[in-house]
Amino acid sequence: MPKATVERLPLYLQCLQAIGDSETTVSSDALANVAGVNSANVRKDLSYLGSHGVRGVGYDRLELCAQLRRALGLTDKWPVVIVGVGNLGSALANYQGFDASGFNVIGLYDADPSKIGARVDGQRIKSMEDLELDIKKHEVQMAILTTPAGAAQEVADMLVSVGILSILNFAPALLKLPDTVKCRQVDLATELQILSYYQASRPT
Amino acid sequence: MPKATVERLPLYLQCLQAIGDSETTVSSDALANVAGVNSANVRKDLSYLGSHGVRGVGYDRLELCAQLRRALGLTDKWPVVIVGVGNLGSALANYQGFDASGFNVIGLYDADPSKIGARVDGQRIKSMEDLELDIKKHEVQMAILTTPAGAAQEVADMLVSVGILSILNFAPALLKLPDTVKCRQVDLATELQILSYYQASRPT
DNA sequence: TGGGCATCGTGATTCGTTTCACAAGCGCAC
DNA sequence: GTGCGCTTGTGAAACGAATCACGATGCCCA
Repeated sequence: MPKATVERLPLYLQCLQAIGDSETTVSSDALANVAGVNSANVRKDLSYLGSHGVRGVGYDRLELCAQLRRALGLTDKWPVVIVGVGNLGSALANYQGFDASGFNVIGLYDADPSKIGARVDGQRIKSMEDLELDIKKHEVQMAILTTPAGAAQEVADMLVSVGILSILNFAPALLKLPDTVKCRQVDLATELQILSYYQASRPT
Repeated sequence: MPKATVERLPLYLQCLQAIGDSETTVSSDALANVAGVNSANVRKDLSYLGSHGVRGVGYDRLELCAQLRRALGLTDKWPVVIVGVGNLGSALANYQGFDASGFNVIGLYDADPSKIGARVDGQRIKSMEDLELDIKKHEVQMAILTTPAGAAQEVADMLVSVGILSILNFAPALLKLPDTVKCRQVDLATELQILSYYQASRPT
């Protein structure tokens, strides 16, 4: 499946949920409008799912949701860990959408001894030693990294060494990882700078 | 300038800062290695800056930084507002990198009266009325949206109506905006779901 | 039961981006 | 000075993705 398609599937899922119960069926055109893409593009994307829409009618909303979830590997909940419970880590820990999205935060971890034991959204912050043990015990494969930039590489190395295979990195640092590990980078400064470019190059 | 190039410029800037003072000059190859892209790609990207590297030597590190900043429109600091001071908004308000990246948070705003007046990272949380006034007064063009999903569209409409032209949206909601307004979406669930796809489709 | 309408699925085309490959240019050493 | 090694800048080729265009197909209603 093309990379570009994979990156749109979550969008479709979100759009379908936004459309809600009112419609039992959705056309590629309707979905395209909500998602802001071309309808042929939607159809091509969905065709990778082996999805069978009905000509003249569209796609069954619920079935399409199910197919998207299946394609994205969201049939079971993925256990994830959050490493680094600063402001951002706390914010993510409080995020209520994990469950609905197919994930389950099994623990929060921090290197700072003074934070350990504190509670965030009902979960007790645990130590880095616990992190290693928990990852192995629960066979966790996905981690969210919200440490300071300086600590990110070191923590990432440790995560990889105990079996983590996917990292969502919020630390403003470029991680050097083995290419068996998939990483996605979310960077506030980068996003703002991209906006800045378009802002600056507006025809005034 | 190609979209793909624009989205890499901040990355180069970050890499150059990571390389630090040790080197006065950088080759496209060195930069490519750190950034994780092809060196021909780096050269082509930089050629859009009208940059003049020196054959046999490379690019002057500081000059290249300056050129990148100029191209990205980071010569002056952009004033930005943060709207919605929940966990995520607070986290962003505490982010120390704004200054270095070329931005200046001029205010934090929330619709919840009980939050108004509280301080986050030294800034007083202000009301939505103040938000409108401040945007007009300081001619703010960029906003960071960290409200709950339900309020995002309404707030965005207001922002647009008072002159905001770029929105960085962290709310898990798809904004309907006039196409004069540039928006970038950052969505935790989406990112995790993309990772989930690759995780699920690994050859076990 | 048949005709018309709506919509899908997909080959062909276009577009944008990445990569390759190499000539041109600069600097250093001898 | 002259030659050699390194690195840029860029045309050409390869690749991947978006869009177009249309045949195929199912549904609804007369």
